[in-house]
Amino acid sequence: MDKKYTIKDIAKMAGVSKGTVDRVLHNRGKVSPTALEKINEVLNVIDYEPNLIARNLKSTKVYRICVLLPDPEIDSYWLPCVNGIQEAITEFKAYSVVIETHYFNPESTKSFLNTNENIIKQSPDAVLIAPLFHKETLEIVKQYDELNIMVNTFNNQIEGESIKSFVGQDLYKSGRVAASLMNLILTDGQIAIIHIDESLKNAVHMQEKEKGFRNYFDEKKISGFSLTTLKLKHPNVETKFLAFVEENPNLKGIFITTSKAYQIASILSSIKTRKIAIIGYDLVEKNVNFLNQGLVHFLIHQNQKRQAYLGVSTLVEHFLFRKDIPETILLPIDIINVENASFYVS
Amino acid sequence: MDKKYTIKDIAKMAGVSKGTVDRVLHNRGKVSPTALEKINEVLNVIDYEPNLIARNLKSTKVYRICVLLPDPEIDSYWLPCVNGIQEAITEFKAYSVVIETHYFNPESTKSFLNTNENIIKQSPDAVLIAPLFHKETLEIVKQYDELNIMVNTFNNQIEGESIKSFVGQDLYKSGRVAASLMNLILTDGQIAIIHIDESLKNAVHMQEKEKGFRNYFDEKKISGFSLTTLKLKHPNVETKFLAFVEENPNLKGIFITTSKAYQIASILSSIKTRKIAIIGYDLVEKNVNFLNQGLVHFLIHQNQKRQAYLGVSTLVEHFLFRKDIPETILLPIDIINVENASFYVS
DNA sequence: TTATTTTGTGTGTTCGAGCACATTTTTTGT
DNA sequence: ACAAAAAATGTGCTCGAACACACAAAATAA
Repeated sequence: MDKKYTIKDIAKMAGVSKGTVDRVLHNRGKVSPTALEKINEVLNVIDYEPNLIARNLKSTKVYRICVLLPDPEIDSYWLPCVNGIQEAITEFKAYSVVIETHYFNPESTKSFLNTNENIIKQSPDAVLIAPLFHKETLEIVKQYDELNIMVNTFNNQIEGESIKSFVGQDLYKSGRVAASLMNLILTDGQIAIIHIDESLKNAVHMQEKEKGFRNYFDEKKISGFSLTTLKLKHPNVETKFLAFVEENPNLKGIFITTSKAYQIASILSSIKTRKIAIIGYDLVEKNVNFLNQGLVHFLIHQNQKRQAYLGVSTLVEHFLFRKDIPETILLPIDIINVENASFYVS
Repeated sequence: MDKKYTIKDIAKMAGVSKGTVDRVLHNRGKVSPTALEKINEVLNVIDYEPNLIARNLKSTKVYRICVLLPDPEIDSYWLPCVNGIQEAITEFKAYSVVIETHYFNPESTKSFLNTNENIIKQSPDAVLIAPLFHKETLEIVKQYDELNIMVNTFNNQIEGESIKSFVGQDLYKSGRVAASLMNLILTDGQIAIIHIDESLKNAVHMQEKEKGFRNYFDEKKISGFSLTTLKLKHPNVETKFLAFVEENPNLKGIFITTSKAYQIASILSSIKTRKIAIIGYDLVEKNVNFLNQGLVHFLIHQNQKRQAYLGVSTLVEHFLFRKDIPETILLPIDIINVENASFYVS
């Protein structure tokens, strides 16, 4: 039978007191060889699993976890993360965990560093960081390491041996997925890879996607396509893009590496004469609207909500239930079109 | 501050004993209006959340949950479910829950009923059923209702007011998703909708998918396509299918409504002269192999593992944490091609 | 041999909710 | 007015792990 054994059971079986069993289990010394052997004998026979409930009941320690991400009011890309964090808060509200969210300005490394200082003042047990700035992240992680504060990262992967865990997506592969879909929609023609981002802070982010996208076409040796990269920045997006479309009459497809596909779709909707396929990222409302209108063909779902949720929950479960924190959690690259979109928006 | 209040705290604040507070919280009567008001006043001010850990520690009741599904040795479609159930067992092994799996022969209604009898003998607190047989399911659910045993269903949706909760996918919509992908691969020609199933027990299942698939083409008024339905049964699959391909030179695409796409792909791989697109269901190993070879274009992921996991975990969380059981959980219809498949196979 | 560490072992309390039971207060009946 | 019943309230124990502390049994020193 799958009876649950308690420390008391073990003590009785070994003919010692529960205190001695406890000392053996946590090897905090002061146990005679005789007692040790007797207890180990019992432990070898039965399958002891400590009751996590009782363990957590006793400990009065309140674990504090801080999440650091860009202010969703500045970049709405991060809005789903807030929901994911909220979900984790709700799930663990019954336990002695406090989860705090801190925002920084994604345009400012200074804001990033300042917010980190504030977090350190809270002396949390762990932090979950969206590491937008490479160099600054490595610096700050070193600080956390020295203070013995556990660090988890999400959204974009930062190289560095001090970074021990990450939740996110394989961006290179997501570029390849986009390419495979584009190759299905089109048979030939010019394809533009467009990076739209006011702050080019997540350049690596977008480059990885482009690499994957280009690599797919290179590897397959598919002829008939020509790929062009286009970088658009805030005030001139429309004028520059319209000029580009004008200059390239053979443009048949567009791959947008950020969540701003709706900007391009909106501009294109005014040019009824051209039929251009669009593939973008993220199920933000405006993107889904254009998906429903048929102007955007596919969206790749980055599932930020789940990223944030998993980032927090792995930390919480580490403290509460002593679970290991996985080195990398790669979320699937969800392919979204107008038919299945409704199941992903939450 | 976000201090966690205990019953004792409330008692002190309201000037009563913890017993009285307990009676108010669980409204088990015998409380004077005066005390009730005092306690409610306190409860309105503070935000009391009972400590689930302490609650579960006390209760010695062991909840028993039985899962009923077809024997995966007979139909390997169900293998991922076993993993999903195993995942739930691991997650909840620290709690006083026992999760038992029972198999039935999917070809035999008698086996289905017999296994249910066995489950009833175990007098579980809840069951999760894969309700393959419509009529028999309704009967058995009535029995469970009378015995006050909670019932949850997964995989295929059964109509009936006694069925209170379901975890699965919208099959009609998944047919539409398949159609939209087919419409992307092909521009015209004949498309076959193939049902392969030794036992035609899940006919409704497959019909829903076909309906969705056909509806997509009907609704869009796309000309140039002709749809044909083909039913193939075990010993004659190859001969009948080959004859069909022979007779229909314009056949360009095949939609297989079961997880047996690999059977068709395998037969087609011998006919090198014909280029026919295949869309099927489920990430079984053989299907993924043909996906990698480029013979299968898309697979729709039904995510049986997660279906089973969620089916069990909602029940467990209902008992342990008093969470509500959602009426229907519709999992997203994941679109899989060769580029993103690796992220979904577990 | 007796005093004094050192080492080993057992006992008892804590955590918070839940519930049985004891005790007090109020109400009802005569 | 007083007993008896009913209602209201408080007390105390339980669950299992963790750990402090008390105590006992050897080991060493004087």
